[in-house]
Amino acid sequence: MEEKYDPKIVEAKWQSCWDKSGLFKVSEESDKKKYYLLEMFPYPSGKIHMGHVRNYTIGDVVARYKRMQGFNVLHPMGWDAFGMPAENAAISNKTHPAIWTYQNIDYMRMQLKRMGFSYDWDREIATCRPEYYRWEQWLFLKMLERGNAYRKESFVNWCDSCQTVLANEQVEAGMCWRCGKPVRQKKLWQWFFKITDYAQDLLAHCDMLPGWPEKVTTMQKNWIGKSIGAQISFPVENMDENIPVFTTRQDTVFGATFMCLAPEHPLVIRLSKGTGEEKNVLEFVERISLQERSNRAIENYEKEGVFTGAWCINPVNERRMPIYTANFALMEYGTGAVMSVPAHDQRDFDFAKKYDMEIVVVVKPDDSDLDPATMTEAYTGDGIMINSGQFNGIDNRRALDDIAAFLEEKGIGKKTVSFRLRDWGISRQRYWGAPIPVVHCDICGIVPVNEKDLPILLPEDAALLEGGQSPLPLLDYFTKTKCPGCGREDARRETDTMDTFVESSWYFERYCSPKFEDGLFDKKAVDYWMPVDQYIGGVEHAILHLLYSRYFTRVLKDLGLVEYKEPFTRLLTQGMVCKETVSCPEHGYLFPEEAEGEAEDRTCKKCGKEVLIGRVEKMSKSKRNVIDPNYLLDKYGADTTRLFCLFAAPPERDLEWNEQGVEGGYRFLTRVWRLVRAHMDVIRDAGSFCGEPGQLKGDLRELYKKTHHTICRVTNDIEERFHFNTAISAVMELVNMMYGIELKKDVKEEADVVRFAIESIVLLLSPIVPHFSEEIWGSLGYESSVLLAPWPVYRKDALVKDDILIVVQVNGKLRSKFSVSPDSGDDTIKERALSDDNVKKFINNKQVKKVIVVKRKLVNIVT
RNA sequence: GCCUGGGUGGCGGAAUAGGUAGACGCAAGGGACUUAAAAUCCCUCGGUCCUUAGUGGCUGUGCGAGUUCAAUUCUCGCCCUAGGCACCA
Repeated sequence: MEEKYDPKIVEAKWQSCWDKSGLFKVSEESDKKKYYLLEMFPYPSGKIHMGHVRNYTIGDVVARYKRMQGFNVLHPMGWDAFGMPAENAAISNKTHPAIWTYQNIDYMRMQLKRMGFSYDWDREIATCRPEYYRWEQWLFLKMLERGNAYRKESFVNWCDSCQTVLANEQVEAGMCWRCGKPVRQKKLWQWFFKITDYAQDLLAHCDMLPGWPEKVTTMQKNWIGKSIGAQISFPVENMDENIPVFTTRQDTVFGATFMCLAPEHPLVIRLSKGTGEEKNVLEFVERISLQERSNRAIENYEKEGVFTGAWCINPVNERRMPIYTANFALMEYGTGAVMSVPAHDQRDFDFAKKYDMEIVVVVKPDDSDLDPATMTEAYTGDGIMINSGQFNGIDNRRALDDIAAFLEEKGIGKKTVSFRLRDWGISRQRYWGAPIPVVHCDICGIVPVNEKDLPILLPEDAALLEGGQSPLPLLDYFTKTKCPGCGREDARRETDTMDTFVESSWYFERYCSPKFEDGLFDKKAVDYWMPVDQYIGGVEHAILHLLYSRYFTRVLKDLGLVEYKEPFTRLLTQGMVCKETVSCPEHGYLFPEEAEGEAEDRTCKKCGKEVLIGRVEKMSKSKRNVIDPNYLLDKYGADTTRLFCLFAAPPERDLEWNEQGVEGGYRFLTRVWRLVRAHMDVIRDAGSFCGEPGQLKGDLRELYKKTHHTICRVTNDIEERFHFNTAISAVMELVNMMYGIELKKDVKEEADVVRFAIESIVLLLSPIVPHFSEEIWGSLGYESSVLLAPWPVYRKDALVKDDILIVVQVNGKLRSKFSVSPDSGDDTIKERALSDDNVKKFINNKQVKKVIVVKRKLVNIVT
């Protein structure tokens, strides 16, 4: 142990030592209980950012802690390596996506190693490798076979000028990000996974995930969006056609006065044919389809529609209802048709007023009447039904089921459940993704590739095209193939690739047997490790990634490949890493190091102008409010970086980055370092004390008890709630106490007690600052890693206080305190409280009405 | 608009089966050491009041009510803020 703590030397030494000894490798062959700890794997974008540092630090602490607790811990890491940024980088720097990706992976792996994370690197996976995606393609074939995957026509964002499909994030306020021209909706045949088949099950199990934050399950529930209602058929006048609608308010069906169809509804054009409205309707549909997405971004989207010229009949009262097509009706939800009840729905009310349509009240409040002529807004509350035939006088809520039954009986409708969740569109008209393993044949249609022909390799030598469109359709050697069905030579391979969320929906299973060559995974390994005991990641994945993974797990279970339904037993969503933004009136956003000065008085290094300090926001490249982890590693080292990430805030909360806080963390480590060195001569050959506290006296006894108390606090803080900030505080308190104690060197147990305290500090800190702890552990004479040492255990008898502090209140206000021995009876404590001078002053000879004694804590005297 | 979190010193944050509000750290101020500085160590640190400077009084956890001997903690109503969803029929 050197005189001065030098993180550079210490960290390099232990990282190479861990690497050589293979300390972090694990296998299923173990007598210990398994624990699978997983952090969300990163996209290899170039270098790691503070969000990764925080996420992986939290995970590493838990992994190391669980190992010391005696678990066989699986803690893997890999790369979510397919995706668009690789293509963009390829276009702008003329490097191939594969080269760019693998270079990034190498660099980021090196960075993660510098952080000292305890990954079993033998299990590393990169989803862009054929060994990985071939099994994804295999699974796709199974899903196709089972009807989990299907093809349908659907809309994509399309830029006419770039001639390319755009992802949602490439559409900025309705315009193409590259050329700024308007984006329109284009219909393409695309692949989907039928996640809606599992909507009910996914929803129901949201309430069976006690280890998940309620916030996340709530978000998932809302996303799935179950509505219970009814489907009702409205016959079209003079036509052999029925329009089904979905409604949650079948109690208001007698008040439906018009109908609205989505502009994309297949009946719209047909209905308007020959009515004189046809031209109007065509124009409207065309205009809305162009506007669609761009206007969605704009608030207060104006509701509008046009009359189709056709009418339908309300099946419960034979009312003639005009059929409109309206921009607010969504083809993707329900049936794409809405029965409009203007009296009881605000949107329908506004629409009826705008187009002068009839309003019929069918639910009235208990204590007043409604007059359509004077209503200024829809009445959406509950009440008594009127104008509703045989249902008049019934409470509307209670009528819901009766009306559904009535509709069913009459053959015009039935009770139905509708979900907001839509099927998962997995087609991407992109290059850098896993090819979808099917072939198009003029004779056979869509034909799945033979299993033995997998993987369908993504050609890695394709040249990227300037506009961003996929080069795959242009590569004859890729697209031209023999039909697996009929053998014709002129079949064409599918050129869509899969959404990258597909890769991340099963990678956690692949980690269990990452090199397995005969299937997705080795079932034995998966049976042993899965499900993931603790998953950790950003809350931004609360819906899609987690929901898709839950869906995939259900598919795998139905395929008989796994035994569980839910992949992640416990979930921790860590908060964002934030920092204030700094902007210069001339140069815009600045990196923190581009401004000089302190706090509010900072100036731009380039032009000397005073800069504007903005609000604290999530670190992002675009706002430039980022701290480069490399800078921290160079200046303070990995341990200090880890310590600060954990100390500044509890994990689920946002963390505001502040360099002075980092200094404080570094100071603490040097403080511990010096403490150990100061005592080294005394404790080098001592044994760790483990006797009863009764054997000790005075300061030494206090220190011994405080050490046990600290072990207790740290263990609970980590085990029960992952509150590392308070765990670190507890150790700091112990360190502070040791600085305050003067050793006399005349008590024989002294060296042993001090050694026990120091060993405990090192063990408790070791998951947090592993290199630092290894170094001290070694200097205490241990030859094996601190990670292999058992987690310290506290003695219950050392937690018992020698005396307890009683606080005395008079009428609820604190007036005095005193210490008593823990075995004092309530009466003695009461006596003592009543005889206290300050207490007497406040009782002031008044009648004492009541004295409340809370055991071992407090006395409250009420006058 | 709807659904979730969250509002505590100058700052990050502690403390909730209701029982000493402000642990721990940062910043700030003072002191010790030093020729000096850095580093280190010690002390003070919510506001306010006092002819008694204390183990002192009053006040204080977004605002306003309520329950209770006692409320940061429970209930009701507001305000602010972050995130999610948003024409979902």
